[in-house]
Amino acid sequence: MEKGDLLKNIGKRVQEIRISKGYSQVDLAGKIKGTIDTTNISRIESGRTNPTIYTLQRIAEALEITLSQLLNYEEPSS
Amino acid sequence: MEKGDLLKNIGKRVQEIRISKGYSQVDLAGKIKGTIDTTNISRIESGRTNPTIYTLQRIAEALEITLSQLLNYEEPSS
DNA sequence: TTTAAACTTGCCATATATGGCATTAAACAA
DNA sequence: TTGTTTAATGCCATATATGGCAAGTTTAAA
Repeated sequence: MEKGDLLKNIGKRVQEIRISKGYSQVDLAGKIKGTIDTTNISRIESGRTNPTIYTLQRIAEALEITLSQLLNYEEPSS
Repeated sequence: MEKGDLLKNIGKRVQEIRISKGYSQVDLAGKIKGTIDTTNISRIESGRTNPTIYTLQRIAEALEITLSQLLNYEEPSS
């Protein structure tokens, strides 16, 4: 898969799950361990940055799913 | 999960799968789309770096598994 | 032992992820 | 309308991921 498509897919998935849980980007940032800027969440959701695995892991944790589930956008989720 | 543990777990998983397929680090680097240095593969396998998702996706592709499968180290793989 | 392959690690340069702030815009409510 | 919330984006500074090379180490085979 192309890099751009990968990043867009992941971004969409983060946004979908965040919204399904009723969180704003500010809410999500507040739930994340350590510090994360809403600017960065916005960049990730729009596929404009290539996040590190640790950043994605903290996002997954805040969304109460596993990293594997967060990245499981290509196949049925179970 | 702590950052250090996360990176070590992912590194071990990459190494396990790479070895199970009979690849050396040089072999793996050669199978990866674009360029990746064996130095970087070594750093990832030992948990000394915090790789970007695109780097991990290219590694997963070269290992013929999905990203989700690569990061699915906490649960049974299928 | 010697030799070679495989891997690690230290260093440097470059690219970029991230934090942080300000601005802009859109959506929505009062 | 005005004010608030939400999100996107441009900019800057810092931290670090990555590529690349060299040197060192480990492993294994001859």
